[in-house]
Amino acid sequence: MKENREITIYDVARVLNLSPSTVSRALKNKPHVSRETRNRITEAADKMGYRHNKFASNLRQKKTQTIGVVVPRLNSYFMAEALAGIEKIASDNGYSLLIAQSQESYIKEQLCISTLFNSRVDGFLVSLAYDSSDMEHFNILFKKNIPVVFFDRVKKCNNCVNVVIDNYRAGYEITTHLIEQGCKNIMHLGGNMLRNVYSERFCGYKQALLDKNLTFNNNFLVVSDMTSKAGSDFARRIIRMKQHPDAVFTSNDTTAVAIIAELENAGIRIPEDIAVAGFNNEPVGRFIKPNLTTVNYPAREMGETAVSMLLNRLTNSQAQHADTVVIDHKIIIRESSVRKTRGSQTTKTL
Amino acid sequence: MKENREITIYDVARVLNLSPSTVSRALKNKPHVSRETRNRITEAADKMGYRHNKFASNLRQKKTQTIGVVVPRLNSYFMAEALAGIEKIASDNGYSLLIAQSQESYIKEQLCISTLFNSRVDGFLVSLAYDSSDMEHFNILFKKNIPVVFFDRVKKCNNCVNVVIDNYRAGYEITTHLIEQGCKNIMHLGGNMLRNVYSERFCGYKQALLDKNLTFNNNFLVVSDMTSKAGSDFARRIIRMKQHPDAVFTSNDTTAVAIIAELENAGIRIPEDIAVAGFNNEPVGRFIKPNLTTVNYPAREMGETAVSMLLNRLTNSQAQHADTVVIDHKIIIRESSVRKTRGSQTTKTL
DNA sequence: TTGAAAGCGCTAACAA
DNA sequence: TTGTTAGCGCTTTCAA
Repeated sequence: MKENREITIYDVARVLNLSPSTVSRALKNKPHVSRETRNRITEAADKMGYRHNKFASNLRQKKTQTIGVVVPRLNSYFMAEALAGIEKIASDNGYSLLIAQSQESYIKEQLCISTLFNSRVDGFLVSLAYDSSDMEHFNILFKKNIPVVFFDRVKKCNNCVNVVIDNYRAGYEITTHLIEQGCKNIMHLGGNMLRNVYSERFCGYKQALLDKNLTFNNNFLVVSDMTSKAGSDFARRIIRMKQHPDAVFTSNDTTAVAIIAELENAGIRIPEDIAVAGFNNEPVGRFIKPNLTTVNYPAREMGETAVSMLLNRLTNSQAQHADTVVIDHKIIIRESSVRKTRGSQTTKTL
Repeated sequence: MKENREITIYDVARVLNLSPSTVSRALKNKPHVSRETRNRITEAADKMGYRHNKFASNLRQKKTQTIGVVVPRLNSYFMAEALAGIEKIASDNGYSLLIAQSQESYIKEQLCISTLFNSRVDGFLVSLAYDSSDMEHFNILFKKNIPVVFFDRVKKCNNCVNVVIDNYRAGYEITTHLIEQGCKNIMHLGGNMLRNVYSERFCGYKQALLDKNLTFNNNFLVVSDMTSKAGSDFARRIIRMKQHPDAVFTSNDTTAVAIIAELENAGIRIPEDIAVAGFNNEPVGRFIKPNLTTVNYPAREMGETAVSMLLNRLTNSQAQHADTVVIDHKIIIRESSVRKTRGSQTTKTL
């Protein structure tokens, strides 16, 4: 079957003895077209199988009504939720989404940015890759004044908006909670400290220790890639320790769940021997035993906020814009961190 | 800050005293440009901040190097995995992804299709909405000979490819497993029977019962929207029953997990009182207690296969194409369905 | 190897 | 209210 030639507004115009401009106006619901002509046009267009050509239109208008989204990975609970929110709001506002994943790689991230840049997306929504060290690949965007909103994994930079939660406070609060449960040797599993989410959670954790007059020991911090495997490895490392910690705060739930499974496997009781707290509030935390103490990370809301900020900037470029939006978080205390016998357990030798 | 005018190949050409065509050829790595000119051009383009204009190019070539993806929801484990696979392969092959979600609604699905159609995507990857009843909205695509590959939630139609697992067999096998564990009254929680995934799993389940000379009772089937809440509701319904079933086979893990939680909450033991089997092999199933028996649903692989089929068709439109690709599934037997005392338990009154 | 020129389909400024 | 016209930036055919 041959692809038949596409119908254009010229074809419609010719059939109706009108000019292309009138047809364009009618089809775009612009004013200055009589009701009758408009009806004739839409009807004929329909009948003839006309379809709008977005490229020609984009080319002409130098706008694409498209947002470029660059994220480290598509397959995480957080990102799936955030994207769902982003897509909803974008499409409600007549925007399409071009989505690319950097696969946690700086190099790939540069590539994604440049591809979407060439695709002339109107604006960018970005969560940084695991190891993105500098921001130079964004300069082409800044130079052309293309708005960029970062969310989740952000970095401050000129004239772009960050959407985050207060990771520092969240880390501080959840660590304080562990301390209040009587824990004194609290280890932390984190990710690359280049990333705000990991470094701030860590700083909050550390400060909480200091504020309660607990010493922070460098051995308490383990940096990993925060995969399920990293969680298991971390747990095995604990199991091998002569003196194991009495609590663990880890920067995501994926690792938290793996840690719990591995520790219990080794006969360590949670939370009696080791209390565990995660981060993100993924659904799995509600279903495992013991239920996981964690921090609610409003994924969908962050996505929605980020895209709203972007749209606002796109449609209303004069307006004053906040440079950082902080969304509320919430500590969710469940079984995995609540000591039945308060304050009685401390360090213990396996 | 004003947006400065974009640099075009004309600008580059003027500066170098060349013609736009030569510049175009050089930038696109086409033949018939001397090495020296090519170098001069790429260098100048770089220096001048030239960026390729995809629209102009698309307009001219009538190709977009873009794939349209229409899925019911972005925020599910399955879809996140599938999309990750799709994006990877697409971008490796120089294709971009325009992604839209139908939000499980037929109406919205029609809208998505038509928007992406106007965006002139080269081909479509589609998983159908929960309640999509007919396929008429795809006719515009078929008419223009735009290739469509369905995955997961599919429907047979002319000249388009389906990527699935053998849902019937999977349902059959897992039900047989439950029967072999001594279960005789097996209830099924399913989704809209318009969707292949739900109807086929159900049919497999039913046939397994019949083949083992167990009667299928209409009350055994409950149709729901397969959310976590639907799982809880279903469990509560069981709890209220005079004579509760001795097993449950449900068509996804989200509901399975909710069912287990709710049943255990009511003092029902899993699997001793009621065995539970889910579908999809989501990570949560490995971490809950008891571990969840389920069917491995190769999400990423399905996505990868679907996009590969599409790319193959896009680049090689003459070739013969399979109309259905069936990916291997696997029953994963875990604690939630394994009776310690084989065959001894049957129906039981609460 | 390079250039000239037409045209992809649409929109917007201006004219009628 | 409708029409004329130019041009968005690129690619490609044909000619040099």
